[in-house]
Amino acid sequence: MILTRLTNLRKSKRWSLQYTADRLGIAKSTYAGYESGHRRPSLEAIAQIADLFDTSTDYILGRVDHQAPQLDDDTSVPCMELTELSTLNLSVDGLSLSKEEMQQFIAFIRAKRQLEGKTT
Amino acid sequence: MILTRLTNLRKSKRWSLQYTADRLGIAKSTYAGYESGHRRPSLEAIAQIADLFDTSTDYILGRVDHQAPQLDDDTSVPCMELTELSTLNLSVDGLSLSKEEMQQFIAFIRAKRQLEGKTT
DNA sequence: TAAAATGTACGCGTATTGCGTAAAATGGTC
DNA sequence: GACCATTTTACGCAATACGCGTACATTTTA
Repeated sequence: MILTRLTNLRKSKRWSLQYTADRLGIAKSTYAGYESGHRRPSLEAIAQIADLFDTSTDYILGRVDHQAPQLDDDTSVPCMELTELSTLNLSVDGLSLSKEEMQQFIAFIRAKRQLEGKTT
Repeated sequence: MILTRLTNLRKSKRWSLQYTADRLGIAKSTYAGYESGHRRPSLEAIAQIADLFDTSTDYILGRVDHQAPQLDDDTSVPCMELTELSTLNLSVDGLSLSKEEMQQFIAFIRAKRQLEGKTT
């Protein structure tokens, strides 16, 4: 478990040990023990902590390096609406697509569908 | 912790309790205790188990539903190579793109880039 | 059927947790 | 600088439960 991450998660929300412990339903000294490394949370505790801080147990444990939790969809089969995506990084032949290319593509698809609708 | 997932992960590899425990460096009865629910692994243990089974601690704990681990990139900003994706579900105006449309788009981008390369 | 292996359950010694309590440190106000 | 409230850190103890060995049940292989 990476102690600094635990502390940073809490401090990024400007929460005190007391408040955090209250939210978790444990004693202040208990949660303080987690951050200091004197105590280690149980599996349930670390899951609750991950929930509270909107991150993953893997991040707290140091198994991944980004704070965002897994989203439980769109991982195996990505599913997204291109027109609603503000930032994304799609690439063709290793070269990422620019916003202009994305808009051109969207226009391309719309035009193509309109043609098909008329001819069919 | 979801016990069935632990058992399924092991059985999907056709490993025995003994072999799995050996790989983890713990006693057979200890690992068996995890699967039966009589014992709960430590944080280090569950991280090692996640490594061994190529999954995430969040999956074992039941915090996410897919087995694949996080990849440490492509989470906040989706990043994928269109030509390498066999199955994906991109949509425009709510209508998902067919494979033909994807291929047309890839061809479209390639042609456009070739033109730009010549004119520029 | 016998033998080997796999899976399940129990008891015990010990490590470690979680809590209360209290001391140290930080931060804001005059 | 002095004062006080809040926050953070550290200690000691009772109780939990972890990990292991061991033994028993079950399944598989020859």
